[in-house]
Amino acid sequence: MRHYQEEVYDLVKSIPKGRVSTYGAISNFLSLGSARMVGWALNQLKGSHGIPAHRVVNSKGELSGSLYFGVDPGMKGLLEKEKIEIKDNKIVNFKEKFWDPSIEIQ
DNA sequence: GGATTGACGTCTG
DNA sequence: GCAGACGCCAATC
Repeated sequence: MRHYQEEVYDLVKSIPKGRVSTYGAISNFLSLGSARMVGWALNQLKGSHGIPAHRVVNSKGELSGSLYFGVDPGMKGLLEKEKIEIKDNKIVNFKEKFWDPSIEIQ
């Protein structure tokens, strides 16, 4: 433990503001082999590490781990702050907000 | 050291 | 399109 997390963190931090990514895209890009690894890495953040984990959602574009961000800012609130519209705990126009690391990385 | 769980994903029915 | 099952790797119980 110590390597794949770093890659995940760096990638998440590399997500542009106003954009979101998915566990599947990250796991695929990092060749982790399992989207759960991404979830694990983010779970170890425990809520504060400077990692905008709120920009990472599942393949359905829904805020799966919104409960882990704490009630103060709220994952939804953070995303709305990024000009990302949230509807029923899901990202509106998710397809447009989606940021693919393997394509738009640079 | 085996069994369970976990911010997920994909396939099949 | 929705529901259930399997897979996947790592950490925890």
